[in-house]
Amino acid sequence: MAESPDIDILARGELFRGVAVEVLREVQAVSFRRKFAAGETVYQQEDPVTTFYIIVVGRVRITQTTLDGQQVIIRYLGPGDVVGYAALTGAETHPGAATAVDDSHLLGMPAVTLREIMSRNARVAMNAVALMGERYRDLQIRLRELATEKVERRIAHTLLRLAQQAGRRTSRGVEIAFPLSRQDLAEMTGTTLHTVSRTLSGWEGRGLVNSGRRRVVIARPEALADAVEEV
Amino acid sequence: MAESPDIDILARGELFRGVAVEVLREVQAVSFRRKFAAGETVYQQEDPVTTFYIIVVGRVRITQTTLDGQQVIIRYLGPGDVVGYAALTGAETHPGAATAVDDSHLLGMPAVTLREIMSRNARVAMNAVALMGERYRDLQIRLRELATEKVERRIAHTLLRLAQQAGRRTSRGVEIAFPLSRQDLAEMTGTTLHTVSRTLSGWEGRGLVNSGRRRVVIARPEALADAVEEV
DNA sequence: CGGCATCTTTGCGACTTAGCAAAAAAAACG
DNA sequence: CGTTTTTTTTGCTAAGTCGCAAAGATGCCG
Repeated sequence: MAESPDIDILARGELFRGVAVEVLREVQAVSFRRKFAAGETVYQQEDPVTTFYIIVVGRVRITQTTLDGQQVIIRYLGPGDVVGYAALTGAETHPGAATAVDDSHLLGMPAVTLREIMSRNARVAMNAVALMGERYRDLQIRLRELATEKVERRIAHTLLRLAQQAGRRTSRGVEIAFPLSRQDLAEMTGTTLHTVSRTLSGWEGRGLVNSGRRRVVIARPEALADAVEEV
Repeated sequence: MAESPDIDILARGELFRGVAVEVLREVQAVSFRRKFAAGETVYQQEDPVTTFYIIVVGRVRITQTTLDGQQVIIRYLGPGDVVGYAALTGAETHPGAATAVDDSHLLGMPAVTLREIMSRNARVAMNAVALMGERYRDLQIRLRELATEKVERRIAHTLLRLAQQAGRRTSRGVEIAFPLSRQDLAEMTGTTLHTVSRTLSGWEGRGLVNSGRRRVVIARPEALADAVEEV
């Protein structure tokens, strides 16, 4: 199974799951590793799509910025995740920006090569469709939350979701495993950092969370879920 | 080119664009037509995915409902559009519900057959990826709007978008070509029918729109765009 | 053609949340 | 180790929307 670390990573990611080893070797042959320091940009919004990445280690944030500078965080990506889905769909430019939020290693390859491999290997293309479907579904849910829920509830759901996808169990509870400021949470939930701060302070007082500078620990996830459930 | 009306429709849709005629014939052989009256349900949220549809004529609304009954309109689909993308991705159940908003004709086929055709024809799979990418991008934009813009602006942008995708030029301006109530607009923009009503009334007074019962005509689209642009 | 169901409008009060401002806390830097 | 920068907290005020209620249109159906 383990031919090389990179092939292993590819085989475990959602895009190359179940794909023949020869294809993986081909992919590996055209791919390269690249490091990004925390805060470094992988690509900017509207950049032409040249390269496609898979995260080996680290964490990447996808954002979208409006003309007047307001930012929205579309999602966070972690190990095994695809960065730059536009390379899959054949779009000309990146609809959002990608930034490393931790020191990260990405596996990159030319977008055209990937497309070419997809067109020759239906399984890869099918995986790509499934991948896009999952992301679409996630966005649908977030859209619904944003449209129907009040701020407190949105923040709670966002935290619980982050805990699920990037949570680290500690003695104090589940810690979100990457730096996450009040501003970041605000940009994920469509509110302001002030409101996020007030909300977290409230929960802190009730012993539900345990947060600090760019760090959030959910002390009792179930209790937090309950707290926002009861009308 | 025009072998049969159905093949023509398939060839023009985004999913089967550029696909060999033999494949289209194959698709057509397993597909069937089905009528839906205005208001009729195509599938419910959480229904198992059995059938995949393409709209021939008419209009379909995709919604998502929360446990407590609140609804969000994810999007409207028109002729040529794919209904039930879950059949493409291989999901077990439909993440949203689909309802005809006008009397509609859909072309249906078994989901498994479609998947099988996709796995044999990379071009179809590639088209599916592109299609999902476009929808994902649309949702990103709506998410950003919902997170950063005030209600009036969201309503305006939503109307302008609907006008683009389902607008009919008339002497009075661009008319949204399907029944659209205040409640519907509210469910698309994350607000209440009251606020939508007030907003439209305001625009009505300024001669920007011309709306009635389940009907909206944008008298001067550019003026409406400008009106919400100026801070 | 009248009655009924549905959709829309509008007023008013309440409440959530934004926005501004300033201080406090925490980390980074030289 | 003191200074600077970044992030967080909190108070206060104002504004935007919601939510409720009731009346007014509109179109459908028998």
